[in-house]
Amino acid sequence: MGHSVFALVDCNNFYASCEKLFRPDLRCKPVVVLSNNDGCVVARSKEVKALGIKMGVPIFQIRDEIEQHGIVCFSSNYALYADLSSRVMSILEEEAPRVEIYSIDEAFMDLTGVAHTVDLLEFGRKVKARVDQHVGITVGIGIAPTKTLAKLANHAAKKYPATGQVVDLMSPARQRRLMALVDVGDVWGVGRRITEKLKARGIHTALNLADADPKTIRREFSVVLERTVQELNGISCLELEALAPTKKQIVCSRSFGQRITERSELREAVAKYMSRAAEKLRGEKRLARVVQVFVRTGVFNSSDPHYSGSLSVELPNPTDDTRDLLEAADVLFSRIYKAGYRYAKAGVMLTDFYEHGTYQHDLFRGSFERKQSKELMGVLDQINHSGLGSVFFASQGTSPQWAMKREHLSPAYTTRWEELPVVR
DNA sequence: TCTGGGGTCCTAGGACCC
DNA sequence: TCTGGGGTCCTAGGACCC
Repeated sequence: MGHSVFALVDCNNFYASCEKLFRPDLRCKPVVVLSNNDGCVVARSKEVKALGIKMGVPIFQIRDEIEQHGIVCFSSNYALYADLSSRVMSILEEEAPRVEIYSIDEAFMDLTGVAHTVDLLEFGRKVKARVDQHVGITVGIGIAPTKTLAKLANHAAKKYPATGQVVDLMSPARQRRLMALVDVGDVWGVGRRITEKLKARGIHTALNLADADPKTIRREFSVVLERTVQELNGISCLELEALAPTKKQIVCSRSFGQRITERSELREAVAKYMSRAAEKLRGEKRLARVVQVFVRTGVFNSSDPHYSGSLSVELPNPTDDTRDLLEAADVLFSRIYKAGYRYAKAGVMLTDFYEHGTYQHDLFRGSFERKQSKELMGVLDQINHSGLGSVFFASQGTSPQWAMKREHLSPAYTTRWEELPVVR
């Protein structure tokens, strides 16, 4: 309590930087990474940001800019990003006793214990240099007494090159000076809607928000925003969570490469997502009791008739067996499917999780657990993770027409032997 | 023609109970 | 016509994050 110190480490333009890492020829070239199906821009190199291309824009809207500026496009290569991320994170874990991996490209470090033994700015510079040297990814670092202020410090580290991308924001006077320059919408936890409401009340900067009355904010907004106000004032409300909390839900959903009109194809897609969700569930070492399936048409094209169907079911007993889950998903699917629509997306969700061995089986229905379920699922996961091949259920189909579009995929430089980069 | 995916937390309102 | 007070649990929806 009292004197926490957090560092927020954030990789610059992470996905775009990962792609550039293995393509030195692209060093100063504009690069974007696209979402699944090559739909929207999800990461931009600094050259692309400078061109004013916004995050999340559909690729078809910027065809001209791509052509004109020679922007290089990549499909998302998640395996590559995850691998480089874990390399960055292991370095951070060597440098601090406790690290919270907040997302694929961000982590909070707990510097509470070391703060009085080292110079924080120097410490930050050292961490940055180590990541740069060992992984080749550039990071920005913000250091402050609360997570929200550390985020703000990180924001400043990126915005002002003179900082060398490391900012120590422990001093309250510096906090106030910076907050006066930051738009309230750039504060962590303040999204578009709340920004609008705040500005209507005359709160325009982070400093305005810090100086607002917490009780009023709670009444007119929420306890969440009240916490933000406290955090901006150096009162730490958000703890560092070094142990990843177990998931409460698992979602697998995808937009299709092309619209689906065939029932059998849509059914295969649902089965495929269900199998993936079951794998994730076993990875979490949990059993799920509630299964949900949804299908829907596109939401952007208004000329096609819209339909969105979703249904969930509570299983008699929690399970992690792909066969049980597929069975449930199929029943739900047949109840929500309607012929005659052009489907754009489908997905499944698992919720209501239990640990193995803690669930009290229904006395009257008894335990229907399949024989050797654990063994079969174990072998299934093992084969699929070995890289030797893949085993799956027939209901998923073998040559989906609905597979994702990934026309600009980079090689798996770090995760497949055949695709290792070669230095000549 | 073409617009991502996967999470969390909070709140309001309804159902139900005593 | 007028019709209490308090609690729990669940769900849907909204807001946010990366």
